[in-house]
Amino acid sequence: MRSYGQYCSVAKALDIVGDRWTLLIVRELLLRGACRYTDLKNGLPGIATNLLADRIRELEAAGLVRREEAPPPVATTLVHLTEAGAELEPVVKALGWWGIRYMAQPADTDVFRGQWFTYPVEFFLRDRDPDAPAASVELRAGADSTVIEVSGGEVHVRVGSVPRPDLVLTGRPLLINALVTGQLSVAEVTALGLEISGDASLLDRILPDPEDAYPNSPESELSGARL
Amino acid sequence: MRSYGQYCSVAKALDIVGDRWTLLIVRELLLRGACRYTDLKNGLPGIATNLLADRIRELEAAGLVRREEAPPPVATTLVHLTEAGAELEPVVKALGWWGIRYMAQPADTDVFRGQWFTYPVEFFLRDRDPDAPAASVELRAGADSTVIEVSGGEVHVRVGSVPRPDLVLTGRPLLINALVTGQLSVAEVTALGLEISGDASLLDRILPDPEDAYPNSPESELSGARL
DNA sequence: CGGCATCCTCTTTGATACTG
DNA sequence: CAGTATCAAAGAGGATGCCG
Repeated sequence: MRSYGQYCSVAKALDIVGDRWTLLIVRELLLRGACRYTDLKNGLPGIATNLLADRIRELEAAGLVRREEAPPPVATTLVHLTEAGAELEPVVKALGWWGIRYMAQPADTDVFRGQWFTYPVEFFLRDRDPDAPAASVELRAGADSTVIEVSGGEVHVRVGSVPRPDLVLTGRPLLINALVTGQLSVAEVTALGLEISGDASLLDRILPDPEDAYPNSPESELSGARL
Repeated sequence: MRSYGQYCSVAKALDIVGDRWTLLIVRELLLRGACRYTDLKNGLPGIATNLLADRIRELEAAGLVRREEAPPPVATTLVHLTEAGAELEPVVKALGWWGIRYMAQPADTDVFRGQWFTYPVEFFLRDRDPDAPAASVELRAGADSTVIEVSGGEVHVRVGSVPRPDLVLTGRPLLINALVTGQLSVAEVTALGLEISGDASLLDRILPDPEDAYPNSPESELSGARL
């Protein structure tokens, strides 16, 4: 990227990470940890392969990622964030928080990946019953599934699945997102087609209080979307 | 900007503000408040005029800024952030914080504007003596000057000057920045040519403790730069 | 001046095909 | 799996001109 040529730390930051796709690569590495080239490509639908290769090189040159040969059983090169790269998390989170307002109107051509539930879950879900037994929730949207582990007052997210989840939500990402962020109630998302199977009372434990819910977005806006 | 087409709030945010120059326009409006077209152009050295006009239009269409006819004596149209636009402040601040690491190695062609001292000052300076009388510090670097008002435990920054400042720092932006962020001591910046006139004891009141200082950047790195 | 619009050139991106 | 090669289209940068 051409430098802005300004002696300002915001401009300097954008000199490094302001290129198209760059912060999304960092997002993937933050959400998924070390990634193969192919993992990144899958997590960044729409990127041209040459551009991904370019960006990884640039990030490496800037000291934000490193490539390392993984030992067997992986036996391939993994890209992972350096400390400087990981320190971009507040930037990516701030963008993710600000962008929630746009999640109510997805484009019909938008694609989805399971790891993208991570920030909504981190931002909004809480374990309000720390003494209750550990529990797991599986989110199934599109081809991917995401696991939320609730235990001892903490909530953790990861991609993948779990043998016997206590609760499974299956359906459109938009509905899962609206439920997690508190924009729609359990009754509303159910009416709109979200399938809830298992221990639904777990939702009372983790869903945000009304005052912590994200404002805005009437049901009418949400029902027209494809996702 | 072409949409990333991803149902992820980070990607959605970058769909709106990920274009080149866009976040720097928001930075200027955050730092300076409502701006005329010319103010923005001056605060964004290097931007092409057509691009600035385009970006303002795009920001307006996205609902992040509004244009309003200012009453006399200004008598021109002012661009200011809407609430949604102002909510980008955490994003800009996170970038500004992350980018401080690059302030120790300015490019020889970098330009500077006084309002860009705002975030370093906000991040690092404190009023450690709230009961002391109000005081003002003027920073003079290049053509611009910036005022720091210290009073009642609070520190505020603005562009402009003040009739009789208690303390004036005059010299290279890099040295003022290094002093403010705690990367160099008063003795070091003085040796490197920063002029300090007035009540130097004010610095003890506002400069960060060593444990709050920004790490890194030996004096040797800083002395070679032009700015 | 302030606030743009136009024209032209150069760079970056996106889409696709191909390779070790 | 992990890229490179190619090429058309879009976007950015710079100069200049126009208008109240």
